[in-house]
Amino acid sequence: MTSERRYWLVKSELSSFSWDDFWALPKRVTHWDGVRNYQARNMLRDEMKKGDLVFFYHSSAEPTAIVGIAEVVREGYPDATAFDSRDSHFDSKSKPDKPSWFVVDLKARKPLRRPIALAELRQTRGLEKMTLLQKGSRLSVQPVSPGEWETICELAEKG
DNA sequence: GCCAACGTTGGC
DNA sequence: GCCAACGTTGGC
Repeated sequence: MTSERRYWLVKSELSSFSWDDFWALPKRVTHWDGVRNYQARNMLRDEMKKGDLVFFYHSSAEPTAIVGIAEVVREGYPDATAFDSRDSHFDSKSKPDKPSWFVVDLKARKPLRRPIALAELRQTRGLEKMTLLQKGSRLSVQPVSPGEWETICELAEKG
C-alpha cells in the first residue's frame, strides 16, 4: 500500500436512511446511491478508496449530528438507480456503457460513543475549516482532514 | 457564454 | 414552514 487512508463524511436525512437503518442491514453494508451532484460524484468515483473511514452524519435531525463511523468496502462503480426508470433517482442521461453517477459500498463500523452535534462541532477549536461547517456547504459527500478526524474522535471519546 | 428562473438542500 | 445558499437548466 502506497496511499494513506483518507477520511470522509457522508450525510443522510434521518427520516430516509438513519444510522439505525444502516446498523440493521445484513452485514451492515449499503450502496451509497442516489448522489446527484458532480463534485460528490467525483469523490465517489475517483477518490474514496477501500479502507477509508467515513463519518455518518444525520441531517434534518434534532440535533443534526455525526453519529457513527463506516468504512469504504468497495470502490466506485456505476449507480444502478440511475438506470431504473421506476427509481426516484432515475436519470435518462446516464447509460450503462457511459454512466453519469457512481456509488461506493459502505460498511457500518461503530457508533460514536456519543453523537457530536453540529453546534458542538462549530464550537470546537481546530474544526474551523471543516467543509461541513462552511457557510452554505451542501455537499452530501465531503472530505475530512486527518486532524479533523482525530479531533472529532477524541471529542466523542471524552463523553 | 451570460444569467434569470427554478428546484433542492438543510439549518433553524 | 421558512428561507438562504447553491447547482442546474435553458433562452437568448
